[in-house]
Amino acid sequence: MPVISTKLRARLLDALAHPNRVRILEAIKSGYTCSCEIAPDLNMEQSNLSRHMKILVERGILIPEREGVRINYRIADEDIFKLLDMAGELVRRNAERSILEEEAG
Amino acid sequence: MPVISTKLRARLLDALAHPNRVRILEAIKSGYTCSCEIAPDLNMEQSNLSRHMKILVERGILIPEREGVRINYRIADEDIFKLLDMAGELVRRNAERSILEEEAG
DNA sequence: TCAATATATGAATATATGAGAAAATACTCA
DNA sequence: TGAGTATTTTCTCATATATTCATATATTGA
Repeated sequence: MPVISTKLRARLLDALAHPNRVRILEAIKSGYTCSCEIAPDLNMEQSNLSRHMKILVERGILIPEREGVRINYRIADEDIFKLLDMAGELVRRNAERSILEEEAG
Repeated sequence: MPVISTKLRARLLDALAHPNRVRILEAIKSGYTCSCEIAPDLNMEQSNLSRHMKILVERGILIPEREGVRINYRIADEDIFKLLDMAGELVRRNAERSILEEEAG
């Protein structure tokens, strides 16, 4: 199995390392397919959303498919959600640890 | 099960979103415990390494434990490596997709 | 072709991050 | 306590990123 460079992995993670981009992926998970739907839902400027979308596409996380004037985005690899879930799980456990440490002094 | 905020998840991912921090975690995985060993191994400035270590500690990924002059760092939650592995896997699959697309035209 | 809608981009600004150098701090041991 | 080592902090510069506004581009259908 080839080793994936730290640079490429960091680049993927970096694509996810912004609250708005996590929100965008969740919006898509919940059924939205085009940024014309996502922008009002997330209350983001269209231009700003467009730039975040570009990043997600560039890094291979989303695949754009034009349908008339709109562009539908689909998840390139559904396992990206496993990664996001895992991040949530790690945050949760970390919070628990912090609480335990506080109690222990 | 409580929902973990996009912000916190992005913050965790952001901690991993730098090649050097991925390298640091790999160095620790491979057995290094203190930054005095990691700095020369990764050929990083000590002060620079220190700041990256701080980020990893702040975000709950590493736990520092002083042992005399040195500070040993241990992984707070080994599942962080699952997340890193998954990132590698996603990058790998993405690369394969790109190649297939090229071939398909 | 023109209007309407969706998306992309250039420019400007604010903020964040990364890095190195030097100084400060913390610890151990003689 | 003083020397030596490990680590952190502070300062500063350069670069990267995020955001908004205004404008440009692309697509469809009348």
